Amino acid sequence: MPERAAQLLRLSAAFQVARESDVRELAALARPRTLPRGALVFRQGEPASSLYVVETGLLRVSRLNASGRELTLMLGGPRQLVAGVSAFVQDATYSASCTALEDSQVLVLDAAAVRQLTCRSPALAEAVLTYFARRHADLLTRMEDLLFSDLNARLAAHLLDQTPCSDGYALPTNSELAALLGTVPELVSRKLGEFYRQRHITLHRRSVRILDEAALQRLAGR
Amino acid sequence: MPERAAQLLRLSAAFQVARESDVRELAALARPRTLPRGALVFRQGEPASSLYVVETGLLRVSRLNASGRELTLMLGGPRQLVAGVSAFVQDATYSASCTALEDSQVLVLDAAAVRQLTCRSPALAEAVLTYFARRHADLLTRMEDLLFSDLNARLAAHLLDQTPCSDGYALPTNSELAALLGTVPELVSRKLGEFYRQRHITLHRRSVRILDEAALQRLAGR
DNA sequence: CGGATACTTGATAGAGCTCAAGCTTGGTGG
DNA sequence: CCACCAAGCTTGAGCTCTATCAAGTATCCG
Repeated sequence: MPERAAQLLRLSAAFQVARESDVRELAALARPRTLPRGALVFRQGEPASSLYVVETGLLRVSRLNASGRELTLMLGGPRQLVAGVSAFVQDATYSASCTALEDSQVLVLDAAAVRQLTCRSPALAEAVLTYFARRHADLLTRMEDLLFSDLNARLAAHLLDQTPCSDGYALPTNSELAALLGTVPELVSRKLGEFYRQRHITLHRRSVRILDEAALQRLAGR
Repeated sequence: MPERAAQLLRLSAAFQVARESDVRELAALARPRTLPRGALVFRQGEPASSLYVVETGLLRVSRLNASGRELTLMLGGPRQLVAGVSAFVQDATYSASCTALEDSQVLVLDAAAVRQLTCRSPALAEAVLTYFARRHADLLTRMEDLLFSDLNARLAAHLLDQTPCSDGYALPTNSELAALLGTVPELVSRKLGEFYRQRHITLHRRSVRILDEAALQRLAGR
């Protein structure tokens, strides 16, 4: 079982280029945990004592704003590190909340121990620094997208990203989509309806198929 | 002169808790540079080969979006690290552009050398990781602010932040304010006018004084 | 079948953007 | 000292996009 943990860490987004000995030490810290769908993993404001590496399933990290709207910051699927950034500030609190969107298997690692280990190993430090820097750049892109492109563009981009080839893609609930796109469920419903009426997509029981990829690309501003 | 560089680095936001020997090594890498007001320091998309520590003056890091609007991501005053994040991704390009808002003195450090040094020294790595994590949290807060609070709130918050006591504060141009607040110059003008008419502030030749701090606090949602 | 949950849709309001015109201001050169 | 210019500021009008509220409808599950 520690071997399985090591294997996962070796492939994880944050630690992938670390030395083998570092991977083993990290694996020794890892505790597996099973999360049922809907489980609250941590809550914004709690002391950030652990970080998580997703093995299977899907976690959602989101921030709730004062007026009750939710913004999804990241979705963490297999191999993704969750709460990695918060865990690297001493005495930090989580800056967002996290719930399991599906039944998930995760590795839980103690934040302080990982921090120590990371600072001690040049290779590991480099991997984590690179990971942080990349996440930062991603966040900037996301921010710009949310601020400067309209909902048509964001939804179109999302659909294009989620639909690898022209297979159907099962939509999450409108609330979840809204949190991802930075809007409200009603608007998601309307926009999906418009796309359908304009023959850009087909919709059947929450499963989308793209009909006119070019049109979506245009809407997405690509 | 290297002593002055070391002194600055010792106090800088990113490296402040590093070991003295690390500081000396960083200082050895540092090259002073003078930037006239308005100078372009680097441009979004260029290979990120250097990072900057501000000694005196003020740098602005901003992103230009497709439709020509500008968003100021950070203002770097004395002791601030600029382009720190981009510099930590190998072969990265700058994710934003940087210009000097005032005549400035900066230290220029080679990104690759700093990266190497940082990964080698546990104390330095820890300092930088912590700095990155903090910046990440700040960025999240900023993002939420831009997404979820209205312009009144953002402008009120900005005025409160910029005016330490009830001294006057010299406004930058409306374009610069707009880039800071994520809007357009016309709206900055309108809102400032409204605040003035409602006796929240006085305005005299681009110098603001807060009259009704409580009202601004309320608008800012504090 | 009943109830909960989620989705859809209309009406309405409001914030923010754009365009365009006119106005200040500060600096420059005659 | 004044006229003039450029840059930046102000302001009105119109418009688009998004949010909100509310009512009605589908869907799922026990």
